[in-house]
Amino acid sequence: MPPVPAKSSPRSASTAVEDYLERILGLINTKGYARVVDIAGSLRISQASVTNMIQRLDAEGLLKYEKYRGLVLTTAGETLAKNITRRHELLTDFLKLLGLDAEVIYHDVEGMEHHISPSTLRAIESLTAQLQRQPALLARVREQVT
Amino acid sequence: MPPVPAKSSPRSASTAVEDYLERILGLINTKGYARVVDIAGSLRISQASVTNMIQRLDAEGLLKYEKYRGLVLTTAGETLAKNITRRHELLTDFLKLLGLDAEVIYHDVEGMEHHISPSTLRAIESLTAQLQRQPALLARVREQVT
DNA sequence: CAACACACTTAGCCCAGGCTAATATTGCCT
DNA sequence: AGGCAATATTAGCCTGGGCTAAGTGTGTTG
Ligand SMILES: [Mn+2]
Ligand SMILES: [Mn+2]
Ligand SMILES: [Mn+2]
Ligand SMILES: [Mn+2]
Repeated sequence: MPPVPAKSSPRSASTAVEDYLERILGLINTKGYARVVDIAGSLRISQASVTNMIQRLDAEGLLKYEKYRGLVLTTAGETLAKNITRRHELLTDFLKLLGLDAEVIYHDVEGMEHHISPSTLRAIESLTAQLQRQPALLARVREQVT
Repeated sequence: MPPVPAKSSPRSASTAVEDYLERILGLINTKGYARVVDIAGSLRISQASVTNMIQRLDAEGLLKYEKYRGLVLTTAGETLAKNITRRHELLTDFLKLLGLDAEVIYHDVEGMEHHISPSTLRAIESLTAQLQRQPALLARVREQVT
């Protein structure tokens, strides 16, 4: 058991930031916009906290915000948002294949998605594709799970 | 995209608590004991922070601590420690199968391990066993990854 | 048995990311 | 236009989990 590696550069975005961006993009894609009240309701966080975070994301250049008016993602913000969304979707597809319960999948994915490196993502992506051709193998897995 | 589910009961242990317990058990298993200075060095955290956390874990009944003397895990603490260790090992085995780099595996596992429900654990366990019988499939996955 | 190094604890601080209560702005409806 | 409900912001607070600096124990060794 080697020691934890020295922590490198502060890593891209915190899990909170990723969760906000993911929600904001989701809201924009389904309603056309993302207001403070929508984000708060959707994330089950107080409006005050959302306002706070939005101002931070604006300061960090991930979105453009005009007080009382609304927000749009910047290119940087949209890139991050699409990125976390991909991780979420891919993990969900993978766990669905294993026959897990939807609530369990959601819970686990919402946590795991923040810790998947690009190469791990590619590996699971590839594995998912391969597994789709293996119904017998999947059946055996699902049997164990239930 | 449904809203985040209402947060249920505060869930067992925080990721920090799990990481401490995992390390403590690891140290006990390899050196026979876990002192503040060992935990701090191994986790790359200051001794002061370790003392602090250890006192919390004592208060929560996860270990018994005597100031300046040492600590032992309680049954509850040992159970949690073995549990997180199992998740760590299983995830590591799984990702190894996919041909990922050891550092990447360590990094990702260290984060993901805190977000794996029991049923997801069983599913990945079963999948890992099945995949071991599928060298051709694994070869195709590894090809994509590298 | 004294002194010193090392281990440990305490005190006081910081930041992320939540919260509530109070206040401000908007926009719609009469 | 004026008023009201909904929305948003600000102020002030809290907890978890880090940190450093300063002080306290302990055990080895001359
Ligand atoms: Mn998430
Ligand atoms: Mn997600
Ligand atoms: Mn961990
Ligand atoms: Mn671990």
